[in-house]
Amino acid sequence: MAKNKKNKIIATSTKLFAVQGFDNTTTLQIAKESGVTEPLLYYHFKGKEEIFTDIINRIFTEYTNLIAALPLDTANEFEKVSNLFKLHIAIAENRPHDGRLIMANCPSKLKNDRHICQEIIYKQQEMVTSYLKDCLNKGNASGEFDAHPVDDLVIVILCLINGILRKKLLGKKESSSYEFTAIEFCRRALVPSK
Amino acid sequence: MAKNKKNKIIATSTKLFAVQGFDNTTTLQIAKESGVTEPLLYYHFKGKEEIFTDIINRIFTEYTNLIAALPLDTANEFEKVSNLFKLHIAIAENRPHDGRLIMANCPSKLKNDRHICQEIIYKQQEMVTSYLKDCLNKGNASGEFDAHPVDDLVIVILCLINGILRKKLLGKKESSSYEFTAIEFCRRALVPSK
Amino acid sequence: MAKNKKNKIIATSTKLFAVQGFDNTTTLQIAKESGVTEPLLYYHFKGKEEIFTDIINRIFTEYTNLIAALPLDTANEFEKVSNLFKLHIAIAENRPHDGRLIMANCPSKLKNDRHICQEIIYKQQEMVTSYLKDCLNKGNASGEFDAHPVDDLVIVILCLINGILRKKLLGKKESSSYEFTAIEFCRRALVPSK
Amino acid sequence: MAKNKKNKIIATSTKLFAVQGFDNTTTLQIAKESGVTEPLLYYHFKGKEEIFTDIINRIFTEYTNLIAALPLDTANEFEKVSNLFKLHIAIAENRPHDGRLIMANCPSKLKNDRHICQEIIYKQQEMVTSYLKDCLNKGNASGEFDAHPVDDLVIVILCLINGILRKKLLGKKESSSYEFTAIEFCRRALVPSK
DNA sequence: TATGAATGAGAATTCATTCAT
DNA sequence: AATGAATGAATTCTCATTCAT
Repeated sequence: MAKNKKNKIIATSTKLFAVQGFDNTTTLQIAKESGVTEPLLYYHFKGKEEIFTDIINRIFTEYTNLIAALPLDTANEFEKVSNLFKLHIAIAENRPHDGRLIMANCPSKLKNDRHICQEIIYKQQEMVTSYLKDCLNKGNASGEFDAHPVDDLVIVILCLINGILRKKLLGKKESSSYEFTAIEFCRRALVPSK
Repeated sequence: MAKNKKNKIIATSTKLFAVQGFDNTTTLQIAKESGVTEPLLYYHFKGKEEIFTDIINRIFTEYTNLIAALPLDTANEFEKVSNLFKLHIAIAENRPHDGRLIMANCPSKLKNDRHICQEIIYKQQEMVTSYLKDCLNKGNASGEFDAHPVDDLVIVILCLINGILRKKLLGKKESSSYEFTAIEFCRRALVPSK
Repeated sequence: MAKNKKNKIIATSTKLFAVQGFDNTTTLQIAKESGVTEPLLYYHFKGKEEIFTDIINRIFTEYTNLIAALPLDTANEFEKVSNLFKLHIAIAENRPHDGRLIMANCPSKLKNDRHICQEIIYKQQEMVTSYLKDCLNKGNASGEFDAHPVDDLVIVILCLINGILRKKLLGKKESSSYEFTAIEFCRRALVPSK
Repeated sequence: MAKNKKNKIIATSTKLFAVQGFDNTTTLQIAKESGVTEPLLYYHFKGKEEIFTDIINRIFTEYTNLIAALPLDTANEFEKVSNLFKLHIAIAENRPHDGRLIMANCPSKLKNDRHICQEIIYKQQEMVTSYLKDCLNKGNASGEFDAHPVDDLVIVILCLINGILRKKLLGKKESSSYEFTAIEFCRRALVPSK
């Protein structure tokens, strides 16, 4: 019973923060949609901000785990790039609220003071960046890629993934084969044609 | 004198909305930073929302003009694609606040009721999409591109531009040669190597 | 074990009420500093108010006992006055929290309805007043004092004791020989010089 | 009209803080009894605490002025002591709310951080102490008093004034000739009989 | 005895907006 | 064109207290 309600609060808040943003979501709304009273929010969390921080922490932990679980023994390096795209596409489809919160920047209210939120986002970016960099370097070395300059290309590819993710999350639902076109787009840019 | 104050209000609001978001900006803050009193805001505008709508209108009018002014008589079609990238890079550098507001989605408060804000964003997307589609089609026809499927690729390229723009606007200022790497990335994906 | 916890609650509450006041002390604070949970407070007491009333009762019972235990067979009447001073000085030194609660008036919340708190304070004042009045009367009769008008002087002396007690309890700790100067001050005012 | 409402707020708050204490007075109560709405409190003051601080400031300024205005060219030194008593008696009778706030200590909530409230009380005590010390010293020098030790006696007299003031303010209204008995009490303790 | 979970009532404060001038 | 004063409606959060176990 107990865990139930706390989990309900987290689920509701995740949805509301994702859809409406932090500033535009009220504690009363969270409480009502969770089927509890406001003070219970304050029994389980220190305040609205802590609810948010908790959620962000959970999401990024899960996200980090997903990245870490990507297979390293692929047939070729591009498959790793492709997997990174697919991972984000899957997030958009299976956990759109989490996805929106990954996309969104920290609410500006929380931006100061090296807020945990900022730190987490930074670390996660480091992680993905290093994953991709390693992969491009290996591909270059083996002749699979002709990817120069590596550092810039990493940024470009991440920007593309980011753009696709946003499109899926915020745009209207479309037929959506473009995600796979994006992967091909990428392949053609990286892999030299014979 | 009068116009002066109204313009100051608009400039201040643009900055604040861009930096803090709509929800997190108060009318008092706008008034104080504009050097006027709150009731004056209501003399010039119907309310906070109208200030926002006015700004969005102005920004998208300017944006539309910029798109419309792109040269149509380029040496080849890819130059048009390249120009579209450069246009957005220039916005990020010269008018970052406007850029942020172009990027940001409507504050969720304003999302209902077919708010003007939504309409404007929709129209602008149509415009850029059609510009790019036309360009890809022509490139395909002339053999300059090998771009298929066109509709999806248009989306992909716009996602990339979008991603780059966000990076420039929201990320830390970096050495930033990646923007041009993005253009090359795109060229390699579109133009078949001989 | 049980008594232990109840006593801990009482001790903690006494300290907190004395230092912070009734209104500014929360039941959660009492519980935490007592090392128990809030519902236990309600197991042992009917509510916050009853904790307070219990404490006041205990303090005034002890106080009353102290007054009643003052020796009646002194060498002279002034010694009794002096003893009354010393008693209060001792309370301030040995049981400052109790002292503060004796000094403080009932929290205004509890002032209505002929709250027990008011009654107790009233009775205790009667007691001290009558002790002192008796003593002055006897001193006057024997020629030891030249104390007129007795009723007013009783009030004056009690005001002085009260003032001294407050000073000791609320002021910064000072060298504090003034308490004995106060007794001498009183002697000179009461006992005619030959 | 404007000043009117602000003054009403101040007057109401003074009364409520004096009668009920800071903690036990709500902003809603202040607003209602002032005939205004709560937000107006926040238009005129930064918050509940600032209302309190403002009042304390005003009261102590007035109090300080009264002390400073005491005549220095009296027939003898005891008249100065007597005047100090009378001044406080007058405050208790004419401005009981102010008197209560002078008596009361800072609400414990405001006790930290060298709150202005603490500073003010400290300064005012310095002032009265030095007034009285000077007066006792002069009286000793001229042979009018036989007051030793001066520093302690100053404290004792202030404690007596304090005690009398509290009695008048907090006790039930009594016939009250005891205030003048207090002055005589003091004279007999200070002035040696021939 | 003892507690984790829960709540009704209310507290201080903020905000977009309006009114009278 | 401009403002000082004022407010209705919310918002975040706290508190004493109770319930189920």
